[in-house]
Amino acid sequence: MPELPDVEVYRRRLAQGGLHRAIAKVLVPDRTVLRGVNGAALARALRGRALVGTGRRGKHLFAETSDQTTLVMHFGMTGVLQVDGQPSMPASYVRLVLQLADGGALSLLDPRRLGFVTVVEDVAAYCQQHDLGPDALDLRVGDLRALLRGHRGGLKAVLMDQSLVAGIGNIYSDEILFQARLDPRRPASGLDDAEVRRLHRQLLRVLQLAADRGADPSSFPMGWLMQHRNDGAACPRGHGAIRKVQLGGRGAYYCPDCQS
DNA sequence: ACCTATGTTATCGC
DNA sequence: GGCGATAACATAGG
Repeated sequence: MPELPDVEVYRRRLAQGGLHRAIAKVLVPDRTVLRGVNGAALARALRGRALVGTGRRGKHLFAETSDQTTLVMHFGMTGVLQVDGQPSMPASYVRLVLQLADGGALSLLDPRRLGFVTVVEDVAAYCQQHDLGPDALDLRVGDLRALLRGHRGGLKAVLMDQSLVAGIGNIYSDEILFQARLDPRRPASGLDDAEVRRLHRQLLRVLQLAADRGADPSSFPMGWLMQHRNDGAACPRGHGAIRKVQLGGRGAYYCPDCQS
């Protein structure tokens, strides 16, 4: 479920329970998880060290090692970071395991294998090379106003463009636009100032609240679109029916009555 | 068999 | 170059 709130949950999980524990062994059952690093280099960077700090930019999770290098993780569409415990998925979905000297483990599980890991020396350079925009939770209203002004594309496409704002994907872009009562196809540059402020407030509120509730949709407030993403479902505001349209190859859900 | 699915990247056409 | 649409990657489930 990895959009910004999910990855933030993983970051907190790692920060709370995964740091300052020596890495005894690095297992890579499936090499396709490696991106721009081979298994030997990954093991060399991690074995005998510990993770000592965490960071996140959009959907990328960073774990700094005790040797100044940084483990980069991306979770694709189905990746999960697990700290200790029994694997929550079949063993065939395990893509990376850091076995810890104390007997625990950090694992990346990912059925669809669209996630990846790598190791970098310079996180800022990595973000620049991969054209990652500012993290969505760091966006100030002026930043949002400026980036909207420069783009005639639809609001949903702009929110999901990781080079403009990092962290928002298909599900949360729908939720943010639903909460802000804005049509996903509205040209970004066409918003008036009140609409920009509304979008900014809801963008932060949705992502922050989702992360604080463990990115678990069943814990989200009633009135959120999240559990009503079905064509024809009743709008949680009671105004009409949710419609599904195709935007950029993805299903976009919105309420034509509430969102304009 | 067909369609859909939380992500990213490349390519085509306007 | 911007922008939308499409396919590809890989896998599971309806």
